This record gives sequence, structure tokens and C-alpha cells, in this order.
Amino acid sequence: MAKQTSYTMRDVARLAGVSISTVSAVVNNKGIVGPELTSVVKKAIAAMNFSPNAGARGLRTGRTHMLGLVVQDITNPFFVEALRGVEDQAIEHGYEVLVCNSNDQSALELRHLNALHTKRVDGILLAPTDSYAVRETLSQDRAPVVFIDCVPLKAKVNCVVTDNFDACYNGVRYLIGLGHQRIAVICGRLTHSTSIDRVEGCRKAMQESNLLLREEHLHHGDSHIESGYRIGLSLLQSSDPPTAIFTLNNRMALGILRAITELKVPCPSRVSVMSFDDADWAEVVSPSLTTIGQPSYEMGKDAVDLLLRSILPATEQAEAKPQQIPLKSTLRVRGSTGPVYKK
Amino acid sequence: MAKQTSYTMRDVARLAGVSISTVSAVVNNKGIVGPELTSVVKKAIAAMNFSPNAGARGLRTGRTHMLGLVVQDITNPFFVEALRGVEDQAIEHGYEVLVCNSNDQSALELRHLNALHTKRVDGILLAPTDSYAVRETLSQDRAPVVFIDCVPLKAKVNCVVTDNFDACYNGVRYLIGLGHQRIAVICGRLTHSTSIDRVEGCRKAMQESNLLLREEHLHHGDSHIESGYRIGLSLLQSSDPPTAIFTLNNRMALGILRAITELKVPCPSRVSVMSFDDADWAEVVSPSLTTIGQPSYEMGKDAVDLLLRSILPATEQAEAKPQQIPLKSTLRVRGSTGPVYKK
DNA sequence: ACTTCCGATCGTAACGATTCGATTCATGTT
DNA sequence: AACATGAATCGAATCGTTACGATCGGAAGT
Repeated sequence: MAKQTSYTMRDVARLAGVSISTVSAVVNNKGIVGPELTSVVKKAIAAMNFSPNAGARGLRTGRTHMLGLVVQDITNPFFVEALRGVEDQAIEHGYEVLVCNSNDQSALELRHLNALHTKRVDGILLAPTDSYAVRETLSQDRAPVVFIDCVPLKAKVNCVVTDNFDACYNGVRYLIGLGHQRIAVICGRLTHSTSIDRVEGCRKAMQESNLLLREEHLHHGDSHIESGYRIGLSLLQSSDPPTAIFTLNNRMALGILRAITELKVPCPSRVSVMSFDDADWAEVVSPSLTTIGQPSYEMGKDAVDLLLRSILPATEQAEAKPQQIPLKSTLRVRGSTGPVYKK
Repeated sequence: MAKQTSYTMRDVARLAGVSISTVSAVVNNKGIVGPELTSVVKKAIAAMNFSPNAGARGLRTGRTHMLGLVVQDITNPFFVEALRGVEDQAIEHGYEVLVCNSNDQSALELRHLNALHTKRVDGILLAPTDSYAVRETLSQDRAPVVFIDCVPLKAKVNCVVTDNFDACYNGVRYLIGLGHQRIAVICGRLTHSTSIDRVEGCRKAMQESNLLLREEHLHHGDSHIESGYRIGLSLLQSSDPPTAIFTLNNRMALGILRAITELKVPCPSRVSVMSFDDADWAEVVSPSLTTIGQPSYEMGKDAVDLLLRSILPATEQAEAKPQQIPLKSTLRVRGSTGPVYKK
């Protein structure tokens, strides 16, 4: 194996017969090097296939041009879309993205955050698995952080989130409008602001119609397919099953659907299903799934914008106070929801 | 904003009253520092919340402990699973992963590869969009590369791939066993070794049964949902439609299914559908989808192992010749395939 | 008592880039 | 002719770490 020894600016300088500083000036397009020297240097660079050592550069300049993205579960297409938004926008501004999947384990999340600090990334995008690792991270003398999807409880931070409360409120009102009264809500872990907001949105809609979101109708999953499946089975087999099921995440919706097909429960005639988060398979499953879609790609993009704003503060006062960028979700009615079944 | 100035080893050394070298020795667990000094230094490190600057370290040691992963399309769950395998295994060995999505554009792929080189990653995992950027990348004095999913045409390289040929051969034989004779194959771009192998596998199975894989039955998509949908529509509406459709990728399968539900073609009674790549929605779509599943998570893991082996050559001769690690796919028969329809 | 040796600690020179003040040289002004 | 101006180029210091040779005691060997 070649021992990975690339050329340095010194080599280029020697070949071109100029000083190292001149090479540096050319590489960084400083525009202060005369045209003929510039071309000589560029020729040397091309000849040697020189590419600057980002580590050394970062050491000197204090900027690494890397962003860290820490997501709770990369398996979730929602985060993949967000990742795409992040990447596209990062590239656009000359940044690379270090992707970390914390796999719903806050210990791993913490480890990732520390690794990112050691790598001296210029900024961090964080979709936290819980809010506890956060205190560490938000300390001064660490890179600025933008939260996505979910904000740490009672803390003022930069974040990009969707209108979870309103979206669920509207979703449940839609179900109630179809005549449903026994609505089961399957939520993720309530350590997430996201889950809390969504549940509260549901609760408000139900209260307005004098329905209670009773404990027995609020089910706690872990955002994964299996838990949706398990809860779905028990729900559908209970003596007094709900007429509508609202999962607060699309992985769990897959589990519910699996339970439904397995038990051959007619949907939506016997039970309606609605899910948070859209997915590309939503139109193709049987029946096609009514969802509340979030603009996840936008979320990633906007988050990078916000982050870069605090990395490169244009005006000194602009970056003073934490900003929250709210995005709108949209209800996409498909085949899995319908009027309530009358006995 | 805090101006992102972390403590350095000098600061720690001063506080602990020792030399910088001693701090370094402690940080790296060299085991040559006396127990009492070690504890003093560790205390100082903790007090200052010191974490070493990876850039400086990399500059000195020549290793960055970063791996680059370049995938053609992060939207494809197959690559997400592979990514998970890569991450888990990388973490395990103390590496971080720089994820790059080339979005099926080879220009972007090249840009990513150059960026990774500038960042001096220790190794690269590459699922190429086409084989042309490869020559650049495989040059000496660049980091070692392991290809995943797809190998550059006629080049001996390190790679981890599945048994594309055999899997398709077996898949088509299965369809033929069900009585199908008019089998449409929808392949991705034939610049991929993967696509080529798969098509050849199909071709062999058909030839053995004296069927020809005629040009008109080989359809070229671009691996995305839309192209599957478009091809599906035209196939199903043709005057002499195939009795079975085999998509060589799961995104296109979604497109086919969309076309089928839209045209209300009974499946599998009128047309059978089979797809390469499993997905978590495959059991839930209507009808559930017969697939050939690849061990994508394993692929990622194995690829990292192979890569690390050429980064840290244990014995000098071990890393001499390129290795190919082959993995097995498995046919998962579900509801979308059945006996051929008799008029 | 004198050397020898060894373990623990320290100083310093890299690593490869950027930055900034110093230098050079040609031009324009008086 | 003497000097100021300014553009183009260069040298040296610096960023934070690791690696390696030097140093310094004290224990052991004779």
C-alpha cells in the first residue's frame, strides 16, 4: 500500500519556484497573486495532484468546515429526508456532514457529541433521543447547536420544528368529524417534546368534543415497528376495540398495518388508521394510509441555514437570541380513514 | 457567542503542574506515567473539560480516524441499512463516518471523493454511481477504498457484494416454475456491475428454459419510484402484457405497485411481481411483496472490516491482493407472486 | 563507592497550513 | 534626483498535538 503521503504546499512551492505563502494565496483565491505566477502555481498544483490538508488548515484557522448531524434513528425515513436536506444545504455552503446515529440510546448519543467536539465540528444539528445529554452539549466553548424535530424541555435554543400540536389537533378533529369517538392514540416516548405536543394536540381536540383521552386509550410505544405491531394486536383483539387508531409516528403505523392485515380486520370499515409522518409507501399499502406529512427535507435545509447563521454571524446582534423556525405539516387523507362503523 | 476556544494540553499541563508530554501520555493511555501523576492530570482534564483537538492530532499522526461513506442514493433503504452496519462497526473501532450522498450524479460523487481526500479520511467506502470517477480515486497516495454493492467494471478492487447473478437466476427459475413465460425485467442503469450481473442471471435462467430475454422485455429504469411507475403503466396497458414483472430494485417496485393499484390489475392472479431488495413495508403492501433480500447491514459491517484491514495491515502481505467478500441473498416468497394466469 | 540501568518525566522538533509584517521593485510625483 | 506609493512576493511565527532523544533520580550489581 502506498503510505498515504500526499504532496504538501512546500512541494508545490518548490516545483513552482515560489514561496509557500504564494501557493497558499493561490489556493485560497486571495486574488493578490500576479496572473503569470498564478498560472505557474496552478500548473504545479495540477501536476502534483495537490489537495490541501484540511486538518492543518483547520488547526490554523479554527474552522473545520464540518457539521455534525446526530439523529436518534436513521432507520426512520423522516430523518433520512432531513439528512438529505442537511447534506444538500451543507454542500452548497462548502461544508461536509458527519452523520451519527444514536440508535435511541442516549449513552451513544453522548459519545457521539463528544466525538464531534473532539473533531471540532463547526456546528451540530441534533435530533435528541432525550433531553438529558443536552446540558453537556450546550455548554459554552463548544460548537453551536440547532435542534431539529424536537426541543429539549424548558430550554431556549435554536431549533426547527413542525407544528406538532396543531397538526394533531386538526388530525383528531378530522377523525371526530368522521364520527369516531373511541380513538386510540399511540405515542412515542414522552421524554420528547415532540410526543408531548402531539398528545396535547389530540387531547385538546377531544376535549372540545367532550371526549376524554383516557389513559386506556393512550398507548406508549417506542417508535419502532414491533411496538406498533404489538400494540395493534392487543388493541384490535380487545373486547371493546377503538374505531380509530392514530399513531404518532410512521414506523409504528407499519406495525399497526401488519396487525390489521394479519387479523384481517377490515380497514377502514371497522377501524380507521391515521399516522404522523408521510412515507413513500403510504400510497401503496393496503389500504393506502392517511398521514400527516412533515416537510422533513425543508427541515434539514432550514436547520443548516440557522446553524450557519450562528457560525458566521453576519451582524453581531443577529445571533443573540435563540430562534425557533416553525414549519407546517399537512394532512393527507387517503384510504385508511373513513366514517365510523355503525353496529 | 462563546468564541469556541477550548482548552489545550498546555492549559492542562499548567494546571496539573506537569509537562505537555506527560499530559499527552495520559490522554493516550501510554501507561508510562506514574499513578499519582496520572490521577492529578486526569483531575485537571476533567476540571477543564479538556478534549484533544483531533485536527492537530491527525496532522501529527497522519491518521484522522474518519471513514468516508459515499452512496449513490441515501433515499434507498438498502443503503440506509448498510450505513447502519458501517456506523456500528466504525464506532466499534473508534472511527467516525463522513456520509456523502451523491444523488446519482457522478459529478457530485467526484466532488465528494475529493472533499474526503482533502479531509484525509483514513479510508473510503464507495457505492459508486458509475465506474468512471473511480480511476481518480484509486490512485496511489489516496486512502484505501472498499466498494460496496457494486464493483467498477474490469478492475481488481476490494469489495463486498452479494451474489447478484445467482440470486436473480434462482428468482427467475422460481417464476418459471410457477408457469410464467412472459417475464418482464426492469433493470437499473447498466453502468453498474450490479445491474449487469442481475440481468445476466435472469437471462441464464430463461435460456435454460428455452425462453429468450428479449429486448422488448428488458426495461431500463433509473432506480427511482417514478420510473418504475411509468414503466409499470406502459407494461400493464400494452396489448400483450407480461404475466410476471421482476424489478431489480425496491424503489422501482413501489412504482410498479402504484401502477397496479391504480389500474386495478389483480395481483398475483393476472400479473406476478417480484423485486430485488427487501424493505420493511414489503409485508404490508397489497399484496405483500415477494422479494430477494440482501443482507445490507452485514454488508456495511463487513466492508468496514475489510477497509480497516487495509488501513491497519496486520501482516505486511495480508493486504497485498484485493479481496472480494461475497454475501448471500435470500428469496422471500410472499403474496405478490403466484401461478400464471390461464386464459 | 562507583558504575550501570531503568522507569518516569521533560524539551523540542516536526506535521502542513494560514497570517501578517517585512521586503522588493517598478511607477508616479515634485 | 529624491522620495512616496502600492502591488506582488516572501519569511517566520503560529495553531495543538505526538514522537523521540535527553535528563534525572534512585535501586541494583559488583
